[in-house]
Amino acid sequence: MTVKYNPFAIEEKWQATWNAEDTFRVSNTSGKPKYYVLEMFPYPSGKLHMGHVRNYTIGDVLARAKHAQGFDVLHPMGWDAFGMPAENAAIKNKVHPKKWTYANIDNMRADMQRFGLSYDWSRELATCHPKYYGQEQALFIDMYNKGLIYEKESYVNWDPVDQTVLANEQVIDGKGWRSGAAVERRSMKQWFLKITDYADELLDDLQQLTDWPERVRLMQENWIGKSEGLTFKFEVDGYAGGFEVYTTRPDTIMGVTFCSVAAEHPLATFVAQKDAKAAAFVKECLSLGTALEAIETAEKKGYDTGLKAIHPVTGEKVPVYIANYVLMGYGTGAVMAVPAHDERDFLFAEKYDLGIKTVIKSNDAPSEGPWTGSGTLVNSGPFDGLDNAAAKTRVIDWFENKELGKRTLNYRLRDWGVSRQRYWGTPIPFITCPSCGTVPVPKDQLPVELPEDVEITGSGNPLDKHPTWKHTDCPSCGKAAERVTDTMDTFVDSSWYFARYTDVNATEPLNRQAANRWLPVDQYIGGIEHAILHLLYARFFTKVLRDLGYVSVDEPFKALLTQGMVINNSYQNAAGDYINPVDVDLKADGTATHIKTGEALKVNRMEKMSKSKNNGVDPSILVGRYGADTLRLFMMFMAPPERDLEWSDAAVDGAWRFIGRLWNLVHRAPFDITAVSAQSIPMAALSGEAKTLKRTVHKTIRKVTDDVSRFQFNTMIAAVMELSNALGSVSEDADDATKAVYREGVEAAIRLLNPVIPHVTEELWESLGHKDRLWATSWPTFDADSIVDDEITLVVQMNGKLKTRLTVAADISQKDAEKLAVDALAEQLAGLTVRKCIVVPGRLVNVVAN
RNA sequence: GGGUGUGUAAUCCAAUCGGUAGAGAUAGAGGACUUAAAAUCCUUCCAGUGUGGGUUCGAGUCCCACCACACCCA
Repeated sequence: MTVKYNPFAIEEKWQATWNAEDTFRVSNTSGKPKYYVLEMFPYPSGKLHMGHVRNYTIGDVLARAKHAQGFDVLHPMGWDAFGMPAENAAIKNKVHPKKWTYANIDNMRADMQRFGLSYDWSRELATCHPKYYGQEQALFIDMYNKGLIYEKESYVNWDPVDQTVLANEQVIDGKGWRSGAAVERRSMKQWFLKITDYADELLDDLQQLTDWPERVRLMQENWIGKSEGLTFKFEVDGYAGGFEVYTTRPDTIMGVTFCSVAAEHPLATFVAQKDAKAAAFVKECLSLGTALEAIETAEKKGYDTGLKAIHPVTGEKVPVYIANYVLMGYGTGAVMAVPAHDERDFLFAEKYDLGIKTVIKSNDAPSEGPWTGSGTLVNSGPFDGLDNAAAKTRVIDWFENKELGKRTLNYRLRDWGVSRQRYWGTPIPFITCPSCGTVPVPKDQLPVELPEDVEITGSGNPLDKHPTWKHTDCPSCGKAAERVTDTMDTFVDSSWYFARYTDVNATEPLNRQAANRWLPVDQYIGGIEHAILHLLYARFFTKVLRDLGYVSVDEPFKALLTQGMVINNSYQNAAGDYINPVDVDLKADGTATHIKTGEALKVNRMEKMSKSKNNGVDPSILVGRYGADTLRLFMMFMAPPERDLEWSDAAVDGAWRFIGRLWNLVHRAPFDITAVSAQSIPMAALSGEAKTLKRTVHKTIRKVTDDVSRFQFNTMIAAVMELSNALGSVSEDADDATKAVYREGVEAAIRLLNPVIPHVTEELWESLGHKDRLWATSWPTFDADSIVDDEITLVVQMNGKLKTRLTVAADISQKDAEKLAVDALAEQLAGLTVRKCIVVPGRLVNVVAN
């Protein structure tokens, strides 16, 4: 038997078999315990990249291992298929978003299938399919009926040339990405989801998520940003009604030297009506767009309105500015400014030469600049001498007693604006009627389907421009009415897909029975970049689904694994062009040349594989060269899942070589392995080489089982490599017992690695003469008898320093161990007094002497 | 500026409860096989754990400070 390892034939054979035998289909009814493994579904960009492969391989190893361990495993895959790239492709290449998207899905599905991923493809879903988004619309109406959805005027980036709303990432340097026209902030009616109703629960339930990375929970906590503060009013001379402010630093109230309002604030509008300069400044602020990043990095600017606000405690009059850094959407759109104790206020005050009044004194405070730390109140009239933490409460109490203000819980989290003025998304299922107002589309008329005959030009809203689509009749009065032409944020689509997998054909949003059988997801796996928005929205939707009676769980994802990035060097030629790693010859000394031209290349540091750096390695090229198993093994072996993975061609070769060695353990065994009995021989009947080998086999099973449960796939593979090295030293003249243990060991290695390299292990299993499928066999177990050592190495230390090692019986008593150690150190202990001996059973003796 | 994480051999990584610093791999060196090379196999080399303190019989592991890098927030 000297068949050569040919991954391509083997992988094709088993993928076809799994397909034909419908191996990975899982039913919704079974007596076995359930386990739901989910990898974040991809946007169908058309090509699988290395990051995807890593993500899906981690999930697949887990899914296959859990299946072997006796679980009914739900392991689905689908497509986050709505979104801008399809429309951009339509503009650029005149291809319909639907056609483009489905072609991409077909490509990527084929790519995935070449990796042998154990998905139940009967549960595949695409968010752009009416079967999916129709149910999303039904859910949307449910939420509306529960009072969780409302319409509100809100600001958007408006491109005046293309007459279209732009996403923040489409605004480049304040200009539209396509037209180049200066973008304006414009108010429009938008749809919002009341996620803030769930802010407290979203915050509190983070406590339950003990199997989530701490940093993700922290990020969510900060994002929700719950704070306690004070809301109060400034009266203004010559402006009726004054304005409200919210502050988290009521302790600095006496340090207020001016106030600032947002450009959209009514006070700003009021001033701008009579003051042309103010109007111009407001316009300038609005031209910043809505991107937070742009607002925060822009130079802080203000305009003195000439109005004076009256300090509620001192009665002092302070100037009121319109400022570009105050946001209408946060708090009340107006802030009190305390330059002595706030970074931004300080810069602003310096620029416009405004007063700075220190009210908190600390020994640590620097002599220059604002002090934002803790300290004692000074110059604060009735509050002087208080510690600033205590002062917060006292100031709030003071305001409440005088009925001048109130204690307010504030959240950084805002309601979720879901309106998008574009084509390729889920249509918001509402109708606007001149007499009835906004009315939901009756559920029996769902889905509200996207029209196919649209022209995507990048100008205007395609649904709004469509000649007939929006014209319909009002479901309540029957008169002519118009459909809402907004579509939903694609984050809505990905906020409940994990629940839909449990029954993709349900005629309601969810099949309650199926959803409750499978949810929550036991292990969710994806990139850290979704740590905030996607995961928060999915948690929000789960709570809403619960309150609508669809599911009974509070949280969607029991455990979360955030995998690291796949990183690689990038290479540049003298002209500065990035050269793809496939065209680079990287030498052992770290220098690189272009394979075709021989030109020397600059080697840049390791960073995330990306289009812009052209440092991505195309997985399909690698599969074509080595097969899927090698690539899977490499990815699992090179780094633990949560760490970044450095690409290395040499290490891919190493993975290939190991599979070759494993192959040879069967096909070039020192004797005919198929002639050896597969019967396991008890430890007591073994001696010498066979006994030692059997111990290694069973210790490996124990270690691998433990490593898999900890997601330590790299050390799990190392353990099997160690076993394989041990098996490799068995010679052809071994006795029968050793031969039998050899076979036992080879089978263990194959079975333990099956989740990682499923094709080749299934093939080897068959080569060994097994008629069943390795997929259908259960996970190997170790027997306790077989891992007991006869002898151990006892480390002897003197005063904590290693002196010698002794080989002793494994069951040596503490007393005997101590005695042996002291005897072994006799020479060195001469003239010293032994103070004490510390014995760690089975490991070491430390003799303390002086 | 704040928070989180990482830092161990030439390189990627192990060391699970504070107890022998090395499991595994890559690269290098030497050898076997070969006319030769590739492939394969065997042997071998390589660190006191970012820096400085502390706790302890004993610290890669715990504590404090600092440095570098990464990510998140501002």
